[in-house]
Amino acid sequence: MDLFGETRAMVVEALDALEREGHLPEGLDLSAVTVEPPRDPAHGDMATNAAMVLARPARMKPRDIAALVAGRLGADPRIASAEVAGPGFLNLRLDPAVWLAVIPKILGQGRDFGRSDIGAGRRVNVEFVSANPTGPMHVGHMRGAVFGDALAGLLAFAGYEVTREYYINDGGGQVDTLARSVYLRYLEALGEEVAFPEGTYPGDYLVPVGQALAERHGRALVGKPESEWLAEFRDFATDAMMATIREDLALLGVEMDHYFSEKSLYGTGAIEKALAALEEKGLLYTGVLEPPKGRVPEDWEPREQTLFRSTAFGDDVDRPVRKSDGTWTYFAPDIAYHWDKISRGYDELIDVLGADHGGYVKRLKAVVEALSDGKVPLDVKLCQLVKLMKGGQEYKMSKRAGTFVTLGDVVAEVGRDVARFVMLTRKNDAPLDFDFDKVLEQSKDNPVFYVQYAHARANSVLARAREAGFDTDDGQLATADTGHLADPREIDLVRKVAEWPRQVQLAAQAHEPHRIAFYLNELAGEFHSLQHAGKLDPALRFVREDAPAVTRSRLALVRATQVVIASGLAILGVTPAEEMR
RNA sequence: GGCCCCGUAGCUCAGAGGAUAGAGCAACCGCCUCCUAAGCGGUAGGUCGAAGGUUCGACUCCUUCCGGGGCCGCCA
Repeated sequence: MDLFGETRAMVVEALDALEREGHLPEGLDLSAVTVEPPRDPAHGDMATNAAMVLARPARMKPRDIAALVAGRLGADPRIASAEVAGPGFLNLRLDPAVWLAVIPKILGQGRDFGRSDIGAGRRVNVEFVSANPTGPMHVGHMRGAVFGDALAGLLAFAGYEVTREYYINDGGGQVDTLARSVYLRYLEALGEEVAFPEGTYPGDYLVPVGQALAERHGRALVGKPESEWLAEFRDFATDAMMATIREDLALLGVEMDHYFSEKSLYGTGAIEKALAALEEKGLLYTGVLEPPKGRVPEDWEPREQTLFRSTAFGDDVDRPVRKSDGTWTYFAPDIAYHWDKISRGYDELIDVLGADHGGYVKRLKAVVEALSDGKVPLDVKLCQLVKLMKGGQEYKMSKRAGTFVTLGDVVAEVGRDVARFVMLTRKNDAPLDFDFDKVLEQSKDNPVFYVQYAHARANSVLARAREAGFDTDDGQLATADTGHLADPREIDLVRKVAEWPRQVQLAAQAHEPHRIAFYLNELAGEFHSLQHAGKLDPALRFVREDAPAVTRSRLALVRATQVVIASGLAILGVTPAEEMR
């Protein structure tokens, strides 16, 4: 448990005691009691809202309750002071030794410091990327890939058992289109004149695929009907595309635990079984939908289809699962896929999708709620668009025209670590500007650099200390007397590193890995600030050969900071910089 | 027309119902004989889009409206 959790436990203990002794009515609901850092540090280390939350149910004045709790907590040696403030806040100051104890703890636990058990081993499936296997990945996919991977890493660190999963959309019409596009490349490889009609994929990346098929078949398939080549070309091309996608993911350092093929749902009874489960719950029916509101498609006419009663779960209209010609809609395999995930025993599901899938969220949630009887929560995280900028200009992309910036291009240009970190400097539901010039800039304006610099600078300090004859081994530093850390700026940094476990919890609970990136930026700021204080006042320098005991305690703090930065970067999938060049 | 996301300092954005709303950039003023100035400190900058509501308390939750973006199909 982290310090905030421990302190909350102390508050709850005090409240329980007050109940037992009759100062407070019994049976109060304490779930709303929080212990948090106050916004204004002048108010103390931590503040609890206990008195205000309990005032009404206890029918007492908030400040009176606060005073009672203060009286109890004040007696605890871990609490330096407990003051009633404002409308009924209870401001707490911890004994400095309590804060300082976090340093040897970090040095002892290393990167495991901050690991949480809030996940309690619950199994969570994070599905992300799931780019159509019709071409290489572009920057839009990259955001989803990084976000999903970082979220998975975060949840694993918070005690969940995480599966990273990719859903291969290899069952629908778009892979037929892919096959036809590849057929054109096949003809082209044999010297035929070809044109790419509307609706085919003209990208160059299919050229080698066509060539490979030309080598395999020669002219045998020229002029032959689709029935003779479509299935083979489709499989060959999707395999080729998936191979490039896996390479792209590897470039980013993303490793999937499981690839799930949409195609595997067809002809195996999987879709039928999932729909039967819905049928059993009375959630399927045959009916006719209202025409869409607003702009009605030209060719719209009422037709009878099989519909899922998603309106029973808050969706706006019921959704078709089977077309009027009897074939499945895209939604049908999606139902089966989520049914499969539920059947595999996951306690929670997360889908990471592009913002253009916003209209799909309600029906997905509806179907998971229906199939799991409300037992498996599904969180859908939508990643907004990435706007690429270079030289003050925006890169325009068009998949249709085959003009897009691939993930590979971006990683080649800025590197994996920069690409990943930058993708996490915005929350997922806010649009992101990716400016090639800015992300490579070595300045405070660039959070990637700023955080990496702090890590590298810590390295530099430790190296210098070794030159001066200090032992910087973690085990040695853990024995340092942290009581020498007394300057307010040093204590600020101690407090910041001590916040790490709490940040992990908050980020994991919110499914928001960007919070880690922001925290690291703040932590780096505290560190740079303290480092600079040593420039103005030599007495504050980390390494002071005239004061070995002080130096050892400071080195312990420096190393603890470095460990937390490395730990945070590891969650985000970013390699800490050992030195800046 | 309906649904989703967004609206916070000049700009880019943080802000799990808490106290006097924060950071970076830009502006202005300072700080290198000194562990990386690739940095640090300070000043200035705000009716948190608007109006209601919920409550001890609202940037945060609810309703309506305004503005920006996205989505809408028997597509995937």
